[in-house]
Amino acid sequence: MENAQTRRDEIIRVFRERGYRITPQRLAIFDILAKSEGHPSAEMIYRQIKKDFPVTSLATVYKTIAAVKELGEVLELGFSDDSNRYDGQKPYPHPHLICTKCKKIFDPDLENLEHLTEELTRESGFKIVHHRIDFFGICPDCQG
Amino acid sequence: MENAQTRRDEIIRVFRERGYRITPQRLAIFDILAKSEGHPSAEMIYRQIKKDFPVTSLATVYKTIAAVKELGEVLELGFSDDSNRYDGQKPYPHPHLICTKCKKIFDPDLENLEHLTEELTRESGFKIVHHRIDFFGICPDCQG
DNA sequence: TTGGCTGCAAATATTTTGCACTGGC
DNA sequence: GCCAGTGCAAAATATTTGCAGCCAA
Repeated sequence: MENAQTRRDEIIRVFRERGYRITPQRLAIFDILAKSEGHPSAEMIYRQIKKDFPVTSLATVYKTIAAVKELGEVLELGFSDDSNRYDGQKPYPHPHLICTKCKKIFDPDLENLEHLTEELTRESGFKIVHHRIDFFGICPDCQG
Repeated sequence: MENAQTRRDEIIRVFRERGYRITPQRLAIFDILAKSEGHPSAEMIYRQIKKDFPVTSLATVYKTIAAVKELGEVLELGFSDDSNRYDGQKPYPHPHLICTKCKKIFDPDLENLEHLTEELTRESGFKIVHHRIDFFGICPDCQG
């Protein structure tokens, strides 16, 4: 969590660079995205922000996320049967480990992923641009 | 494609086994799912079926897909920003290779996937149940 | 000062559901 | 003949958009 502050500042920097305005609502969203504890959904970000800014709209949350996404500073994890989740701490593609019981999303380190991508490029002839890798299961805490 | 017939018969068998009725609409949907050429969406299946059964509803397509899914005979690939795609030929989780240009979806064979899952189970303590692995890129045909 | 940002409400898109009628078994 | 399956339309869900007023730069 020590780089949450750094991430927030980086997002602010990129926004300024593009001439986008910094508003209190946006700052609040940046804060949450920089931490991305548990990989929040737009709705979760909205509820979190309402604590400090009672008058805020979900539309603004979505619009801000869209802007952050456009600048490549957040990774969107879309789920067809649920709301999208966001990761503003590691805004680049990486594997996720999702507990289907408590809904928490974890970031495992997988050394073998590189081999997999290599194998794929070699055998398919595709020019791989990005990926989406999710493993679903029960986390240690929920196995009791 | 030689096992499309076999897949269709298997789906019919499972439906009968569960006491589900076999209707012309369902047979038409089974046919398309058994082939799953290009991994069709509900809408694509619907349009395909309309050729032979002009009076058919999209709701029936969705309801039938739901039933096939419930019986574990089709894999649903949900995309948050697009319609779901289906694979009734290989109804179990497997990696996909998606061309972002022509939208075709391929099924690569990846030997290293097993190692990845092992590594993950070992290091996370999760009980992995299923996965969703998509690689996005440009296919050989679209690279010209 | 001013045009981008906000909040509200309405629109969109995909999938699901309620219900009366129909047809598979 | 019975009741699951069908088609239609309306509902549900998540996200996007139009617009009038506001405020960051």
